[in-house]
Amino acid sequence: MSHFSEQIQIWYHNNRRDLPWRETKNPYHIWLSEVILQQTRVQQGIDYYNKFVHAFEDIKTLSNASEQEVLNLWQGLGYYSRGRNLHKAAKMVVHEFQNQFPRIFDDIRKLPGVGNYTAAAIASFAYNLPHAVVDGNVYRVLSRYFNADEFIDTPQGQKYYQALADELLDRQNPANHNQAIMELGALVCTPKIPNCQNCPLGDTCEAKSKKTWSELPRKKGKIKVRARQLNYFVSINKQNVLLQKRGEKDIWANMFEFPLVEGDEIDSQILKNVRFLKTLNHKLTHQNLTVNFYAVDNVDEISINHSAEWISLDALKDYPLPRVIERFLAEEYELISR
DNA sequence: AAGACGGGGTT
DNA sequence: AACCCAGTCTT
Repeated sequence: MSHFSEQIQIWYHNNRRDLPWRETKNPYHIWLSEVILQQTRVQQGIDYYNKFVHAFEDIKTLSNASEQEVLNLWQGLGYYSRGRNLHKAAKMVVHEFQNQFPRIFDDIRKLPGVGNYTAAAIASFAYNLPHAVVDGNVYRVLSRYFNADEFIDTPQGQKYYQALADELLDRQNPANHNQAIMELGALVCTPKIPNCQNCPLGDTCEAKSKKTWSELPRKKGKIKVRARQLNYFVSINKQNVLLQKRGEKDIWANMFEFPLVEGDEIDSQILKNVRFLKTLNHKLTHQNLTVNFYAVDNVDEISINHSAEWISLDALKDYPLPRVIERFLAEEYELISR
C-alpha cells in the first residue's frame, strides 16, 4: 500500500463522520445516496435520503411508483433529472436486470443517471470492487498533492486525474480508500482555507511545500449566467388552484407551475385583467430569474393556455413544484405544499 | 468541447 | 458576488 493510501485510511478511521449510508452495504441504499449527493452537500442530502428510504422500501417499490411521486419527494433538492433518472433506472433494474442490482461496474454504469463517479462509488462501497472514485473532493486532493495544473473540467484533465486515482487506489481496501480520500477533501483539504496543519499527508503534499494550494485545482471555468423573466398568472380560490405541467426540456422538467408568459413584454390585454402581486428573484447556476406573480381575479376574462388544470388545495402536496413556486405559495397564501 | 441542469452554504 | 457541492447528460 502506498504511503498516501495508508495515511489517509488511518486518518479516516479516526475522523470519519457517521452518515446514514455508511452503515449499509445494500446497493439500493448506496446508489440512492450517491445520486442524491451528486453536486449536493451531505447536510442537504440527509433528509432526502431518509425520506426516500422510508417511502420506497426497495427498488421494486420505487419502480412501481409514478414519476410524479418520485419528483414530489425530490422537490427542493434541485437537478430534477436525477429524480427522473432514478425512477427510470429502478424500472431498468427490475425489468432488465431481473430485480437484481447489477454487480459489475460496466452494468452499473448503464443505469441512467449513473456516470463514472457514481458507478465507481457503488462498485466499491457495495461490493468492494477496485474502482477509484473521482469527485470534486478527489480532484482537489490529487491536484494539490501532486501540484498538478491539469484542468479538472476538461475531458483530458479528467482522464489524467482518473488515471492518478486508479494508480493510488488501495486495491485490497477500495471501499475504505475511496471513503477516506473523499472525506479528507471534505473535512481537511477544503476549497478556500485547507487545514494543512492537521492533514495526515503532511509535507508529502507538494502544494503545501510549494505553497500553491490556493491556486489548485485549476478550472477552465467560465460559466455565463443569463437573465430570464417569468410571469406567472395565479388563479386561486378557497378550494382550487390552476396549475400546468412543464415540458421535458428546460428547467424544472415535468414539474408544475402556474400559467406562464415568459419575457419582459406582456400582452396589454392580459394586464388589464390581472393584479400585480409580487416579484421574487431566484438564482440558478446558469440563470438569474425574475419571477413576477399576478393574480387573475376573473379567470374567464383571460386565456393564457389550455393545458392548465384546477388542482384542489388538499392535493397540492402531491404536485412537484419548483422552489420559487413553493416559496410564493407559502409567503402569499400560507400554503404548504407538502 | 461546451452547455444545460437547482438549490443552498461559505467565504 | 463568486465559488463550490460524493456529477451526468445532451448537443
